[in-house]
Amino acid sequence: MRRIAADERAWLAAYDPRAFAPFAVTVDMVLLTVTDGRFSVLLVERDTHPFRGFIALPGGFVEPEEDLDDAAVRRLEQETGVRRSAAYVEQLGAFGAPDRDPRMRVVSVAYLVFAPDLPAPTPGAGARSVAWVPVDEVDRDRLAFDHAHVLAAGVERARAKLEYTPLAAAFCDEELTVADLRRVYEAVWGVPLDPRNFHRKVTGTPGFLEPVGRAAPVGPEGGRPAALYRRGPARWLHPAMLRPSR
Amino acid sequence: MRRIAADERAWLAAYDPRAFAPFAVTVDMVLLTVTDGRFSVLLVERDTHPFRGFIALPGGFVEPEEDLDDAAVRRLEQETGVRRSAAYVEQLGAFGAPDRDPRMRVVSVAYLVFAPDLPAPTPGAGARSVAWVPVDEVDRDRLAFDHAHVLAAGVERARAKLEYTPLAAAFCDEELTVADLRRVYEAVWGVPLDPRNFHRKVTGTPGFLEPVGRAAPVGPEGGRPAALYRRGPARWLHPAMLRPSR
DNA sequence: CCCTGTTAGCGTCGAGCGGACGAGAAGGAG
DNA sequence: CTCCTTCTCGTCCGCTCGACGCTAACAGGG
Repeated sequence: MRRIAADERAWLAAYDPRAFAPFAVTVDMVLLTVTDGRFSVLLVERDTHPFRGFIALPGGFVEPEEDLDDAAVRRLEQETGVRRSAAYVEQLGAFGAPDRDPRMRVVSVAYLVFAPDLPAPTPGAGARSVAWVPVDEVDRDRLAFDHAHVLAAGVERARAKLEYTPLAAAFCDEELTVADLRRVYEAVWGVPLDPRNFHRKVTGTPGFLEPVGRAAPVGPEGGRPAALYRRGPARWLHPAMLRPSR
Repeated sequence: MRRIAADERAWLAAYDPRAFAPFAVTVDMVLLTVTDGRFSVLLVERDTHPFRGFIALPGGFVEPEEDLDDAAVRRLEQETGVRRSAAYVEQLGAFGAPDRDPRMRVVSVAYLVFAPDLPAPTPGAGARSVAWVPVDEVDRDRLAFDHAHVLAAGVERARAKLEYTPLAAAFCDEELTVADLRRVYEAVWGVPLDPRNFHRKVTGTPGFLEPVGRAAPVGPEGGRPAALYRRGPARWLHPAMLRPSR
């Protein structure tokens, strides 16, 4: 930390914090997963005002001495039981239209979370119910605040991230097969992919997947057992995965 | 706007806004340009506490009834004279570590701006001087607040944006040549590019550039006059420009 | 045991893109 | 005109990707 000179210390002691306009700051989570082959988002039904009866992204107020990222991870663990180590978390952006909350001026910092397939958690305080909802079935008119806008930004960012990062694996368990990964891409992008070309591409991209050396149990439909992999060290894909048909 | 039911209206009337922790909200601008072949950022030298004598990104407080984007554009026009229509503006993200400002709890929403080559503006209120500084010559230890962190995020985002969007043209004048655009890529990425392959790539990507039909005046070093183009309608590049050597 | 149905994984072919680079076009200076 | 510059087009080659054939490795049924 920098050293603060005596004249600045005196200036700070005399500073009146009432000079600034007070804002409330919240975090909202766009928590995404792939469950049952559907690209889905976690939504809660609000049981308190404002927007009682509407559906919303999970979130809440930031504590006075809490870092933004810490507030997001705390909400994530409290409301959904997802541990930080089991998911990928990044900031999506700040949303602060003056009329976004009828109570007062609020700036919401939205976070994007990729989680593996999990059971829907139990509702927390202020929520009537919690559920995974496929993103293309969300009723935008029933979303509280500006959450339709936040959700759209999160979904778009997620689709783009799969192209140039290995984050699709964040939607899978620690040990995964190439087919698991392919089903993530198909669900998020909404397009079918050729299993043979996908296999060649993924196994040929350095740092994407690392073989475990064992095979996955055979699925309910039979077929040859698939090799198991875990996430590799790469943070960016070179070359990128390409969305078809454009 | 949604209709607010009577019970919610009553609840709102009884709501005490002192229940939330007050934050100050600021905007900070990572204003980038390419001047004299150098990838540079606009920095001010602070003349007021806190961090008096340090260098900082231009920015300031958000007004109580002001949208975040509007606050950023207002600061841009006030402090630098850059008009919104002449530049590209996007939100970079929120930065809100509890100790980032010694006065009080502040969340800063950073904005990334790409501007064409402009003369350095005159210093505004609270600034001793304003200057374009090449990004690889910035003295990180002299940067105020967490601006070293914000600047690094902006520079990294800008380098990535040039790959998959046509935003390099936002660093050029309205009418530009292929060589102008190439010099932007070379300055931002810090690598030399083959002029012939670059020309083929850029003119072959639909929607990137549209020919004006005229030629630019010959530069100081002579050579064949270059055709003039203006920005095309594309928002994404397909296929993307690729950074070499990786 | 063999046959069938399933998924996993490898190989092959051709179109297209990108890096390396040659060569002409179009200007200015001497 | 010669020589320099930069701009622009064209060629060659290797690599990648889409399309798709084929084999490998399981389960289950007769």
